[in-house]
Amino acid sequence: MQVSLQALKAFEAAARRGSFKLAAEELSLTPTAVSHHIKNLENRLNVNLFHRQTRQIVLTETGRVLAKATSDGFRKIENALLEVETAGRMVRVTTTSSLASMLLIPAMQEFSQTYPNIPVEVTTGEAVVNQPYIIPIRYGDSTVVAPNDILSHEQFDVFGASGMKPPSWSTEPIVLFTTEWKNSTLPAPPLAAWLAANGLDRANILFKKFDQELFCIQQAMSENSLVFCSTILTKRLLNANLLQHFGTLPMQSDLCYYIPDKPSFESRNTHRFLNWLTMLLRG
Amino acid sequence: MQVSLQALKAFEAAARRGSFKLAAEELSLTPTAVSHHIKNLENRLNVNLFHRQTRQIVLTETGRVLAKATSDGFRKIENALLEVETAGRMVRVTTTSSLASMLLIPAMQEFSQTYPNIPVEVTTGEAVVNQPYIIPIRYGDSTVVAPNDILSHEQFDVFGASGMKPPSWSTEPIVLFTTEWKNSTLPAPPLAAWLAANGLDRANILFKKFDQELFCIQQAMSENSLVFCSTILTKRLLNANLLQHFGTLPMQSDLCYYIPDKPSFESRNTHRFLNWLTMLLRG
DNA sequence: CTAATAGATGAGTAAAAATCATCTATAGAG
DNA sequence: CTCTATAGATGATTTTTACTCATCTATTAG
Repeated sequence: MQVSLQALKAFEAAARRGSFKLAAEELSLTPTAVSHHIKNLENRLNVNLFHRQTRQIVLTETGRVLAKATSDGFRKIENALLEVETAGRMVRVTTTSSLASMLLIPAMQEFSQTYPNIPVEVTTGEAVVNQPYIIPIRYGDSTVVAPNDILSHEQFDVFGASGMKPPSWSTEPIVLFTTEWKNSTLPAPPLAAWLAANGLDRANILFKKFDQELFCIQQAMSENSLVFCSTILTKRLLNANLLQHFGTLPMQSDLCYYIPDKPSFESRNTHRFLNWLTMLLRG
Repeated sequence: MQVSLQALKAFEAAARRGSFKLAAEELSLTPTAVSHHIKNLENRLNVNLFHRQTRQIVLTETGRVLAKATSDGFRKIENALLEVETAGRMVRVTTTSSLASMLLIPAMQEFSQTYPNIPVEVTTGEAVVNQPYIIPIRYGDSTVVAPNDILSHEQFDVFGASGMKPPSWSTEPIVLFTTEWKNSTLPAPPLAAWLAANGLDRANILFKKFDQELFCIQQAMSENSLVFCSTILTKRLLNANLLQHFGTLPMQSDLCYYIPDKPSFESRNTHRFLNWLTMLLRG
């Protein structure tokens, strides 16, 4: 079919607006351009698409048929373009409340300084999961997740509220906050391995549990006690001297942050974000 | 959206064919042009649409979304274009078997000589009625039909087989074929009015009836007798000396040929055909 | 009767799309 | 393991298309 798509676009607008002038405005063209386009179209198709009345145009039957199809067709294409364009422009990410509040949201201003033109939307909670183009950063079992999907493997260690004196692991009873996931398929934090690696006994440790690391950390800070949690979450609090580390050995875990079907996120801004995020989690 | 429709067309073809080369062939372009288009598109949308592997391209997730929408959208538009284009190129007409066989089909070669590039399809019978873009030439009541839809008002008269001697209306019994429509809403041929206008008496006329004028004419010719029918149908037979006229006065009827919603047929070839047809019926 | 408006038309210009020549990477043939 | 053929990428150039400007027409509103 040797008809120009631009001409069809002009026709579609003119049909919809009922005026070459308005169509021209909509398309940022002169009415002359629209007039030419529609004349070409009519000559190519050998059919009149509009009845020309003075200062107004009225679709012919045939014009109406074509207008319906072009309107529907272009709308379909434009909706997809809008979707893809939004996906290409914005980065939308959802993750656990712990990662979001302890690391991602606080670090976002650094990302925005590097890429001021990439809008990022961070959400937590289940509601947004599986919406298209939203990047889910999940916390999971690295032995189960596809290697390409993994952002970082997590280490665990013990941290204490700032100002508390180093714990005497053997002499007095110690309170330690640890996490017990609601989701039982998730590997447990490597507490036993960490104790063994640091030559410690669980005998005089009082364990207190929450189902989110975030709460453990917050509680330890407010009760001036200790927390066993993944090292990445404490990074900023350590830097800010709101938490301290007592020289214990960190323990590698089976837990990791990952993005399901990570290679399927194709937007360039998403790539930039994920590169930055990987550095953030690993570095 | 500042993306070129041509680029989308190229993308659509490339996505569908899975190759820039094949897309280029399909669009009568060079692969270079397709490559440029898709690069532009990807840059504008800020998203990769294809994974480039050696000598082959694979749609990304996002590419797949866009490919679906563009394919559907362009297909919709192209189907309508094809329909409109066919309607603009061909003239398709359906009418009564009498008009078709006695006048329209025999006259078609004259039309085709004048307009050798306009293909015309003439059909009769109910099957094709109301298909889109088929022009129905109907025979109906001129007092009911919209004036703009009327092609010609019909006169009726008596004609005889060639070679028969002029009838002696009063002395001997005469056989006259007349039409009695199956469709009772149609005005009857103005037989009584014609008899009155010609000062004749129906007493010694033997009326034989068919439901189509075509059969009346054929029967009169084969039985060497008379037929009372619309004048337009006999025009060609008179010219060919296969029928003769005995100087009787024609009688105007309420019957007319018309096209329902005639102004809605907008194709230029249809206009040419209808102008010609109107001359044919009236002249 | 005049001014203003929507559109039509033809000529000239600007912008886009297409090509050409040249490269790259690699799969398959020998 | 080289050599050739192939799909695509890239940059410069040309061709084609789309757009605008100036001018015109036919009406309608004032």
